[in-house]
Amino acid sequence: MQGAQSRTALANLTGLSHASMTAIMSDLLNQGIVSELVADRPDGRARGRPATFVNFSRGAAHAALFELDVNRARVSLVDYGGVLVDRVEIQLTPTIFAGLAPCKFLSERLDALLARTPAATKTLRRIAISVQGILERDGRGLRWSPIQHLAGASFAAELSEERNLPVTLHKRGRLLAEGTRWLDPALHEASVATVFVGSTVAMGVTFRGQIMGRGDEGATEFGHMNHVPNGALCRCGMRGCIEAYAADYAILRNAYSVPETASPAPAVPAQQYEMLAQRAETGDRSATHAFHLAGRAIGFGLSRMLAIYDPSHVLIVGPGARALELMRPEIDQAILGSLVGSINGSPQIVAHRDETEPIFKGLLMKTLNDIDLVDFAALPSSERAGLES
Amino acid sequence: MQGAQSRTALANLTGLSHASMTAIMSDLLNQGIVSELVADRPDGRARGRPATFVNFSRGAAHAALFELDVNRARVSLVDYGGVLVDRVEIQLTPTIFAGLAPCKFLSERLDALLARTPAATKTLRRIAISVQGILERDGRGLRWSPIQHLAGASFAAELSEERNLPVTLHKRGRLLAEGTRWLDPALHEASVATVFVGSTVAMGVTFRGQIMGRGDEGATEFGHMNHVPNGALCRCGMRGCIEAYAADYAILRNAYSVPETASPAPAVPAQQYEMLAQRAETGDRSATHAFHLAGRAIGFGLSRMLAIYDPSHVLIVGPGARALELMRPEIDQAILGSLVGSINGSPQIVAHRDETEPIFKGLLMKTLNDIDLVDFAALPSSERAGLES
DNA sequence: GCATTATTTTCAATGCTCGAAAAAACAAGT
DNA sequence: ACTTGTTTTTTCGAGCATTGAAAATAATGC
Repeated sequence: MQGAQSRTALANLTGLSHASMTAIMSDLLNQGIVSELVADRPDGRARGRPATFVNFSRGAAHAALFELDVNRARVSLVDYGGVLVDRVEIQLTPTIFAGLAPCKFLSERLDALLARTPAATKTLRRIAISVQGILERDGRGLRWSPIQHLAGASFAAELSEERNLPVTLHKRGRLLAEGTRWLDPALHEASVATVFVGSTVAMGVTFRGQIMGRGDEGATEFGHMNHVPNGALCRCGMRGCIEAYAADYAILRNAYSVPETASPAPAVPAQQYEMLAQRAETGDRSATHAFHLAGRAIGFGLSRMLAIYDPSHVLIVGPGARALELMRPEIDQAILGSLVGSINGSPQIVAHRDETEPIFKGLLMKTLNDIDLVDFAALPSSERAGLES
Repeated sequence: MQGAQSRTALANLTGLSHASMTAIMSDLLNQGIVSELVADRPDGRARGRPATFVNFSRGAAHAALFELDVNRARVSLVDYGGVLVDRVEIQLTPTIFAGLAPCKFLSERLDALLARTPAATKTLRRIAISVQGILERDGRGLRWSPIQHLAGASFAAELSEERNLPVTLHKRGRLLAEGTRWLDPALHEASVATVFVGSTVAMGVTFRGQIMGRGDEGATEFGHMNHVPNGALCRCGMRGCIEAYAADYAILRNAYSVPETASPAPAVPAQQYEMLAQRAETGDRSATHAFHLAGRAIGFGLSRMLAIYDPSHVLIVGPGARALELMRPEIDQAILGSLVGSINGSPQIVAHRDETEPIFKGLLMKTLNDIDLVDFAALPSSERAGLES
């Protein structure tokens, strides 16, 4: 659901009767979870009783959303209506968490935000953090992360203790899947594999609108699926991962014919990646070759995934989406060389430039949903039927 | 649920109250779907009112279950209680369906069974067929199959027309997953990857008790996941599939140093496979090597699957289960060489010798469930709550 | 002011589920 | 034979979400 809707529209949307909708909404109104507003009707129809829209009460709750990336952090304050209230963006250096406890870093940013919007302090209900890496089985800690000095520290638990608020950790790949689900209505109930290609390679998958993936994490380790046994050295320390051929550092390495066993660069500037893509587009042999190797790794990875899971859509997001056309021939070739690819054909693979939007949207929707299901869970279940979908 | 249960036991099992159970059961009794029988109490407790067990009425329906394999066909007549009434087994030659329409073959076997149990003719409600290969998206046809001359023929539709009964096609890998779920109570709600290794390589997966896999099929194409680009020739015509290294014909090919681009043998006798395993166990170098190559292929396949899906159990079934120990070192090595393997460790991989049992059990349970959900679906939904789990 | 139109609410009925109490069916002790 | 204890099963009244149909509401168009 997005934005304000009339009760009638909600009834059609959820399949419930008008009678039920009235009952549910009057409950939610009493609880202050939703509020009414007069509808302005932009459409021609002006006859009949005007609809009164209901929407989530923006002030009912707030959430702080952290997006931690290899070279960037972003903190957003959002309200229960899903509206972005305030946002701060910080460049990160690879060594930042060596000298600064992650919990402290997060706490200070949060204070800065709350200082600018004091009203949100009382209604702040949740803190959610997007991270890259492998989460603990219980989702409370981080086992491994490409963000240096971040894994191991139990910053989520510490922050939760300090603020006396629930703090949740989310794998970025999962949010990618959650976000694309919400951003494009056509994908909301589809089976989608969303592949991030950039500083890392990650994938989130949905099956008929449900987030899937390794266990509870709800994401895959696609970037660290083996591509070539004993192959190129990956940032994770293993060899032959897809990421070690398709991430920005791998393309850099291959474009300059650095041995593939050389240590990966800790971070690759965006303009350098862009320059390599341009060189490849203008025919530079070694740059082209690097992108071909990347396409081949992604293609075989997708082909292997297709043996297990059959998405209706494949989305490539992130900086690598810009270079999809450079990689596409190799991707297609790898997929068509497999049984399922040859029989069912290659799935539609489309690029979607901006990756920050789906990650933020995913984090937002997941967190609002958590507020509904966990924090407001005292209500009987039926009253939540209208909130979903 | 298995077999007869008292109402009290069912109430505990389903979480419903005794009152609801009485209401539901009296409905089902009236409809003739379940029947009562006096309980013999083998346990010590002899006090109190004796329980009257309820069970599915065996005579309420019958189903014919076909299991089609590369070299064998099996037809079973089962009743609504899940009891095997009659069974016929037929050896198949690779050319049988070249001269005989599959529909005719199935029809004649079914007539033979019904002639011996005429009472089942009236109550026969469903025909279900287990096949190997790739189904059409709608599940009504077969796009490709290792069983020669079977794909393409719309025998399921023809048989359905002829008998005026629903005929369903099931991918064998899916039934494998369904069957293991039912055979071991510990696996019923677990996340399991069941891998068949034998004349082909196939895999069915469950996630928390739900059958998963490529779309509706509910099975994977694990055997045709690429292992080595441009590698050994597979029966499917592609190159480098896992099956082309780990199926019986591949082991035969590698053990005798036949070039891996040589055409796969159409069928490998069981005793020849057994002999190769014995030779490997007694130290024969080329036989050992062949099983090592197979283990490596399966290991990398599992490692790649683990990047996407995270089962709590991995079961190896079929003839290849007998040779698991020959392959295990290579499997473990491949898994531990990946990021998830190194962090989470290798999942428990266990062998389960007999594969016919899970396939039959899966076909049986799926078909009985279809009878409940489709054929008996006129009943209000709540009456079916007790039948599940 | 009155007909028309669309949204929202009211109201009585339905259907599923439950807890508590009662009934049923048997074993064991007296 | 009768009572007591135990366990299963049924009955009964109540609760609750949901529904369809009808009524109420709030606008526009004439």
